[in-house]
Amino acid sequence: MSKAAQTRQFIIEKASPLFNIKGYDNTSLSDIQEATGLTKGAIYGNFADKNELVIAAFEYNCSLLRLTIDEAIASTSTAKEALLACTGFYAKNWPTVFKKGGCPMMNAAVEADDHLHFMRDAVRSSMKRFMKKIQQLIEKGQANGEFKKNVHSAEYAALLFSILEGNILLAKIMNDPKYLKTAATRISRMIEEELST
Amino acid sequence: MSKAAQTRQFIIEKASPLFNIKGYDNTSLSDIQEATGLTKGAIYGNFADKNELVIAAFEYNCSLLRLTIDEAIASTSTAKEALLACTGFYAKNWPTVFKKGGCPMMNAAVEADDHLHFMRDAVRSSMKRFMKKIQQLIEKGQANGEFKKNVHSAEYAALLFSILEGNILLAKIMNDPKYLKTAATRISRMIEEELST
DNA sequence: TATAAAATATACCGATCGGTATATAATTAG
DNA sequence: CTAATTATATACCGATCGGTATATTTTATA
Repeated sequence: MSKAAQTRQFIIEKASPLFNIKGYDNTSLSDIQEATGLTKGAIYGNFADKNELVIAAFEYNCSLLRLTIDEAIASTSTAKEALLACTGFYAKNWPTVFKKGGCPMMNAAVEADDHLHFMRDAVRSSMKRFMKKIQQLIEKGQANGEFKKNVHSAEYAALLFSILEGNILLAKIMNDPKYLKTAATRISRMIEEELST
Repeated sequence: MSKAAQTRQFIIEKASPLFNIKGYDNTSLSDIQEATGLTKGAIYGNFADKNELVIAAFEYNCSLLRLTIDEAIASTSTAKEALLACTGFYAKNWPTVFKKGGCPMMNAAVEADDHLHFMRDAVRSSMKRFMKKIQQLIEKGQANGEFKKNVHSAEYAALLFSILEGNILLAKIMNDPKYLKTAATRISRMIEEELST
């Protein structure tokens, strides 16, 4: 990796938590200078403008989330366990996630809708990818006989995702993880009663 | 109402949709000047600072929402109908709500968590008030025998609220109301299978 | 090790932000 | 109708924003 590529990655890694905590718009170039110890020269030498860095940081935040969830899934054997690991991730890791600013997709979605329209597509893609992962876990269970086959996997994945996101919103603003426990309990129940054969 | 009080109200009414659509931080004083046709003199003569206007506008946005939902509830007779009217509001009025920037509580919550910390308490209060309304509808049904008494009304209200919010998030960023239909269907089912006697 | 090239730092730019002091206009009270 | 008061407009302020041109340093090459 070239020096520039290293610096680029370094900037992304230092800036991405800032963006998720303070907001993408509200995080300024000077914030990033402070967090990286670099100057504008280094930043603008590696990114055309702030928007490019915003997108890169958002993608990085999402990739970190995926990585952690994939790890949790990897240590499961059944589709049901995998689905629970995926949907229970936030409840289980709340203190960490909370400190890091919550769900990057939700945070970015609100800003993208408000005024950072250039990142809309990126947010949509990440959300779709996340839901697709849930969907595939459902379909895996349907294929191996764990889950009922009459459930619309994509629709059901979206439903689970939205329950998760809604409770993250509540848990974060109220600073109370009890909402995530409610979500986890609800999703467990849905898997048990509606999905499992 | 004095002239100043009229102007104050006028500013709130003109600024509040801007705040909900563009974001509270991203909406500038000059945006508000343009929307009201007034100058800074009139604005700062009626509000100590932008934060005070932000709070007032947020409260106004929430009060408008409550008003519309209360109307929908008023034309129902049973607790079940009222609950459906309340939770189905977004699905039913999506085009309007979407054009007005979506759910004011969610929008404000993300900004309050990010950097507009001064509006956190206001957002929390509004959310609690909204959930309380749902809770009371559940309790009304429990009192008159429509609903089972073994359901924890407050917890269940929070769950319904979070399902709603999660799907609003999805519907808005994806620009697709199908998610709200899913939410409405799901909530109907929950009322039917878990609440109704 | 000298030199070309790449990477980073520095100093600056115009635009816009929220906010304020003051002048002007509109309203109200005597 | 006039004077006092209230309400609004105007002109300005310092701070900060994202961004850029250029100088300097670091890195890689010969």
